[in-house]
Amino acid sequence: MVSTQYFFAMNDSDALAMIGRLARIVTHDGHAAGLKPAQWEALRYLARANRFSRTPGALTAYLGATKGTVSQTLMALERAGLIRKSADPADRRSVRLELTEAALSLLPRDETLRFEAAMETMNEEERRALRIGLSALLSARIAADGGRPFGLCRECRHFREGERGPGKHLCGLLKEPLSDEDATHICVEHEAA
Amino acid sequence: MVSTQYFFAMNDSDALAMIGRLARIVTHDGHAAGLKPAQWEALRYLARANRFSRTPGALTAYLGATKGTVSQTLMALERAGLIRKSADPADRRSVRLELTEAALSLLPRDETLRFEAAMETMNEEERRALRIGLSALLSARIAADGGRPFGLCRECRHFREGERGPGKHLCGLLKEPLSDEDATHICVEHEAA
DNA sequence: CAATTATGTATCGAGTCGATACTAAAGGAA
DNA sequence: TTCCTTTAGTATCGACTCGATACATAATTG
Repeated sequence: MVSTQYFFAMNDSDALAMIGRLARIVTHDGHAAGLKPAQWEALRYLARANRFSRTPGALTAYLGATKGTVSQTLMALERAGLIRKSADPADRRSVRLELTEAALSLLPRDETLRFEAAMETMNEEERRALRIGLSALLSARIAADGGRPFGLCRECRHFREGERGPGKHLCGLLKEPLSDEDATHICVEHEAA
Repeated sequence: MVSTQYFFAMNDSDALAMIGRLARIVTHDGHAAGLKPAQWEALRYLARANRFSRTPGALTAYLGATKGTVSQTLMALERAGLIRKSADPADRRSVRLELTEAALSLLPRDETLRFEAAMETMNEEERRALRIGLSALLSARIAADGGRPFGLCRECRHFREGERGPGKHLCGLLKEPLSDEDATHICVEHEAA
C-alpha cells in the first residue's frame, strides 16, 4: 500500500494536524454544484435524519451552530428549491423540513463522496482502524461538549423493538410508532442504551 | 470505555458521516479568541511549517484554497498583528511570513486542542487506530486530488541526513542546509521517499 | 529579448456565522 | 384563566470567507 507512506502520525499532535487538514478538505468539497459547505451539510443531514429530526432545531443541534445561522442556510436552500418547509400540525412553532426531488438528484454530486472512493483504496485493517478511531474520537469530543450523539434507534435506550408486531417498533420517549425504515435514520433524541 | 458506545460505524458511509461531523466541530472551534476558522488554520500551519514553506503560496497549497482567499486571510492576520510579512531577497515576487509574539502566545488558545484532551480519554488501541486510519485516509484522498503531502524531511526523498556534519543536513532539492530543527517542520516541497 | 509562467494583490457578490433583538406558540404555576 | 417562562424560529448587523476574475510584477524559458 502506498497510502501510509506519506504521513507518519507518531503522536496526538500529529493526529490533530491530520484532523485539521481533513476538515479543510471537507470544507473545500462543500463548494460543489454551486452550493456552500453549510448547505451541503444541511442536505446530508436531512437525507440521514428520521422524521422527528428533520427540523431547524435538530439541524442546529447537529451542526452546533446558532439558530440564526441555520435559519439563513435553510432560507437559501428553500430559495434554491432544494427543501420544502411545512408547519407541524402538533406544534405550530415548529417547522418540518423535507428534501425536494431536486435535492435528491443532487446528492450524488456531493464531493465528500470522494472520501468513500479514497476508502476503497485502503485495506480492510486501515478501514477498520478508521472507523474505530473516528468513532472513539467523536464520541469523546461530543460528550465533552455536551452535544447530542445523533445515533440510530438500534442503539438507543428509547427503542422498543417489535413492540407493535414484527417490523413495527416504538419510541419510548416520543411514544411514536417506528417502521424499520425509521429506525435506520439518525435521531436528534438518541440516547445511548 | 464509554467512548465507543455512541457510534457504531459499520461501513464506509457511516465513516463518511463521522468525517463530516468532525469537520463541523473543527470549523466551530475556529471561532475562538475572536479569530475565524481560516485564520486559525493559517496560524497553525505557520507554526508547523519550515522556513521554505512559510509563504502565501505554500499556505495556498496546504489549504487547497485560491490565492485570492489566502491573500485576504493573511491581510486580516497582519492587521491583527499576528503575522509579519517580509520580502524574500532571492525572489522578489515572494513574501516570507512569520508569526509574531502575539500569535505565539495565542496558540495555546486554539480550541482544536480540545481534540487532544479527547484523545487522552481514549485507550491506546483506539489512539493507534485513529492515527492509522486518518493517515491512510488523508494520504489516499490527497494523492487522488494531486495535492502535496506536506511531510517531514525524515521521510522525504530530498533529505540528505548529516551531509554537512552531525545535525547538519541538506535538502537535495533546494540545495539548502537544514538544521535538526528545520527537519522537524513540515515542508511544501516534501515528496515521499 | 519576447513570450510564458509564477507570486501575490484588488475587487465583487453570495454566503457564513456569532451576536443581539425580536415574534409567536407552548407549557406551567398561582 | 392569567401571568410567566421556555421553546422554535426569524430579522438584522458586521466582519469574514471564498471562488471568480482581473490585474501587476518578477522570474524563467525559448
